[in-house]
Amino acid sequence: MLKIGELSNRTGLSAHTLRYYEKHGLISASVRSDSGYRYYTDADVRRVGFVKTARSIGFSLGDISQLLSIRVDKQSHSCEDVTEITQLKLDQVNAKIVELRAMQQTLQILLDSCCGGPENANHCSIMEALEEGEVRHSA
Amino acid sequence: MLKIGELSNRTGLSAHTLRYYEKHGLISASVRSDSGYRYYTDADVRRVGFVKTARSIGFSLGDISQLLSIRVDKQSHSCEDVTEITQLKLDQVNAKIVELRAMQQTLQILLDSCCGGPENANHCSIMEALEEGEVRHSA
DNA sequence: GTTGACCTTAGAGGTTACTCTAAGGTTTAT
DNA sequence: ATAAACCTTAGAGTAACCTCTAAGGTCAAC
Repeated sequence: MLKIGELSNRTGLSAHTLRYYEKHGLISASVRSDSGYRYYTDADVRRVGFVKTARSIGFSLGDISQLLSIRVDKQSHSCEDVTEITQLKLDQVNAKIVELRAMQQTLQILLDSCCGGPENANHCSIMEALEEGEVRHSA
Repeated sequence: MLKIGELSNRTGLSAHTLRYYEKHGLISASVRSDSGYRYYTDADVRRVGFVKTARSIGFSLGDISQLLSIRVDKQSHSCEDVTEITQLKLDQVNAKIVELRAMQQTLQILLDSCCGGPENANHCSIMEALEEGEVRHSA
């Protein structure tokens, strides 16, 4: 059994973060000493690993809550439940990428239009574009 | 001269947001009535337009603060100053896209690996992948 | 038996960009 | 003169995810 600091070293998550996750119902220590110290079992460590992996993929803490409730009772859940969460996240990621690509294109157009030199900005084409609202969002 | 509600109608920004921008030094009404009402001049309206355009491209309020200080004194700033801000933003956007594409790929791999059917999740390959930490981040 | 590392809690702070509320004053039209 | 619509402020709340602090208790080693 590991104390929070040991678990922190092993997982790379700070003790603060581990307590934060506990407060938000993601993970908790199965055992508490009389003095209140958290002691984590192997199962706890695996659960933290699960959270960490899911987090690294980009799942939010809310998503992970859902995944964890599936995890503790796989019998009662289907693959469909799992893919639904995953698909939703993928859709969000795709939507964000589309949005960012629009920004990327606009910024690139602006950069291409400007000399970028030491001339004063009186006739800077970027400033003019912002002024005129003449900005293309080719998403 | 426009009252805040009129400016709000004209720009689509809420009166709340306009006051918020004022509090953060982006825009303000050139005139205040004795009773404290904000009155916006044409120049104010143009400034709001500038902010709105910059915002729509994806510049943060902090970025826009910088752009605005260039705007009020173009003589003292160069095109280089403007492109620097723009390039930095583009770099951030690109970095974010790389990150999101890694998520996208991982999520797609997970989805491809799972049947997504009504079977119970005992042997769900997504759950197993999260469990094992076997997640590839091919950014 | 004390130093020092480690642990506890509640709660505040930070980021970004709003969004809303409460409590009250002002303007405009009828 | 009074109702409706509009304005004011400070400050709290939201979302997401931590990060840190203060004030104090505990544990292991020497």
